[in-house]
Amino acid sequence: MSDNKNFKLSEEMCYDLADFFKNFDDATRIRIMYALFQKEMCVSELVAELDMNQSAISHQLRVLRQSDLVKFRKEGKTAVYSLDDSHVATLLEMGIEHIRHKNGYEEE
Amino acid sequence: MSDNKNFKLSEEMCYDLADFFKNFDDATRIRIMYALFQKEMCVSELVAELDMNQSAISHQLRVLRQSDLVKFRKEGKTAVYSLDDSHVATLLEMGIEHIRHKNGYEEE
DNA sequence: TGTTCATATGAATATATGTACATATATGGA
DNA sequence: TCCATATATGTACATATATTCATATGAACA
Repeated sequence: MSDNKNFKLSEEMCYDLADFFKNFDDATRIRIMYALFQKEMCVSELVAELDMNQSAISHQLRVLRQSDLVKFRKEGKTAVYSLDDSHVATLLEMGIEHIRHKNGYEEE
Repeated sequence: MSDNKNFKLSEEMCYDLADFFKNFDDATRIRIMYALFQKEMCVSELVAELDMNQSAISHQLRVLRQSDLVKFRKEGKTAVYSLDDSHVATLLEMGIEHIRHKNGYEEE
């Protein structure tokens, strides 16, 4: 697209794009994706890592699943989640890059 | 970050990241950014292009301005807006790439 | 100065959504 | 079978937010 300013972006596609980016508009979901970027984790590990209600985590995992951003496999009673999109890290990076300049995180 | 899984993402930073991505979670804002990606436009041009209420456009432009995603200059009575972030196009591209596979836009 | 045009903004409203609580489902073991 | 553990899900509620309407601001010009 950066090579082709005539690329057509339909209105329907804009709604789908917005839905996709909704996955990243919440700090909890970002923390989940970041945690899974480090290593795959089961739900209770995420609950401990983020120090949040198990129900809240499960609800957010469902959101991410429905957008195919995370996948999981069952291992006995536990569900092991991992990232399911190679772009996630790059997207987060670009966001970080942007707010670096704006919010001043360079000093750390 | 994709090279360094030990990169530390603080909780505060996650909130800032979420705030940044909120800019992309709405179809109107995506349409505005996409329009400005083609060429700079004044508010009334955007109103015509998106066929939306002038107030709605102005409100969304303010949101995008506050995140430094668009900039504008005054020319007499009109305000000419343009993109103010080199990552916008790439971010949209990656979103498109993702939903291409998921929602099936490849046939166009 | 008064009028028109372009844009911005405050308030109100409707809708979307994140979280907690309660409960359901499913697996493994005694 | 009974119980404990892990996870999922329906509901309710509080909060966030996109849009519209009304109005304000400010520039150009008669």
